Amino acid sequence: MSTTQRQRLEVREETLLVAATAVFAESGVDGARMAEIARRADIAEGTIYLYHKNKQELLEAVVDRFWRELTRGALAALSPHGTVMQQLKELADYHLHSLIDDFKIVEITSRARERQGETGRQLPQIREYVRVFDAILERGIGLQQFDASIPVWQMRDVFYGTLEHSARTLVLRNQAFDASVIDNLLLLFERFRQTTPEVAGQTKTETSIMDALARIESHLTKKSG
Amino acid sequence: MSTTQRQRLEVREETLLVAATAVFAESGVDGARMAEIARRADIAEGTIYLYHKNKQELLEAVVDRFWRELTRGALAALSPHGTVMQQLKELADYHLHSLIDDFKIVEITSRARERQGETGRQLPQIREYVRVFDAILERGIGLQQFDASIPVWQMRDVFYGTLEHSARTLVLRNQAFDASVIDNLLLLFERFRQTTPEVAGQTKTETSIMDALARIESHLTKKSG
DNA sequence: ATAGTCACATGAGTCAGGCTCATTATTAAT
DNA sequence: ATTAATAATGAGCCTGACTCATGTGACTAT
Repeated sequence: MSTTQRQRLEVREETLLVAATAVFAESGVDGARMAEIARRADIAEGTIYLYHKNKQELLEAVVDRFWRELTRGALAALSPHGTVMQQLKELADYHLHSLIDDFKIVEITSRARERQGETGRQLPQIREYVRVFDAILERGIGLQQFDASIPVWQMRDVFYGTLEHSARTLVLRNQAFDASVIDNLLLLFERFRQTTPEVAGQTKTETSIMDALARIESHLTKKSG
Repeated sequence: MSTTQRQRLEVREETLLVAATAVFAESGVDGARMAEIARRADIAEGTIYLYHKNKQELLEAVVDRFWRELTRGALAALSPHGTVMQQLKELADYHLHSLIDDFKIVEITSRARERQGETGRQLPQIREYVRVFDAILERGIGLQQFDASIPVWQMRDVFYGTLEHSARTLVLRNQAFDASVIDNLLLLFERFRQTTPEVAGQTKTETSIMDALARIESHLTKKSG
């Protein structure tokens, strides 16, 4: 049966990606040996090249697969009927956990972007993953809970940028997941929320006072310095 | 004169780093040929290995030099007597501009961290660079303008994480510097400002005003004393 | 069954490029 | 000027990604 044959190939391809993922994670991209990957996938070295043009494209396939799984996991982690802020928290939790758990592969992701000549391509599956955040936030904007004047991409960069850096910090310090990172990040996102008119008016006044005082202080500091 | 000899070596080393920087930026780490770097630095290929143990350590030296220059530039960009928020804005401006202008080298930075076996080392000069932010923020905390209960490293990760992601977004879209990124980032940092709960009937705002006035008074006292 | 066809698999061999080291050149010291 | 020490050179070595001539098993037609 031709289905059997195709299935066998798909299994082989999957086995190859699993082996490659392990070796890349253990030894890094440069340290990974094609011979070792082949050995673990129980195929000949030359066979790899029937599935992937070269080491770089094998790496890209590995990374792509990783983010595809992550998208699946993220969607599963969201409570379908939760509020926008609730879903943001769930996504942040899931993302930070994943970054820490699979730190090695996340680090390797940037290597998959590199390609002789081209500046900064982006992998399709990462685009897909990022859309999870976009969807939540766009819902928030639609519900007029979030400020529509701030571009979504800027909020997205705050979200993912902060979590990525925090994950690196935590891993380098050998620390585990830290819930306060999420709390503080969500605190920030309150800033992006719509503010009610009366509160906004009040805040404006307070801000003016503070600004005036800051200016005075600045003048005095310059003089004395 | 022995000084002459040493100086000649230092010039050679500098020339080598300049050549290596150019080639790495043009061709990427993997695309860069040691032979090409040697040719541009006008030395023999083997000579490189008198200065740097291997390609990886040459890369590290290149990246280290880059961030050392950046630290110098950042310090120069700050107005010495500016307010904390003013200095944060100046640093953010400078940082985002640098990330965009030297995107290639910034991207290569992650490659300098990689080293067979070791997970995530950090380069000394990047630590140094990051301290510029820390110093500003610690001053803010000392002046009780920033919430001391939020760890500095978390605010730092928000700051650098957001700017790094924003820079990538802008570069990938072929867009130039975008001031609104900075504005929104600073807006977020307002959230980190002193927000201690009401003390003995005072509102947060009143407390902040009293603090600011106290600082002004302090400045004036120093002047007259 | 058997032969024929074709897709898939193999691994010894090729080659690029990072790196070494025996040799040569330059500088410093006496 | 001589010698010792230090610096520079580049032909060749060696590792490891990738190729390709050859092999093998699966499916089809007769």
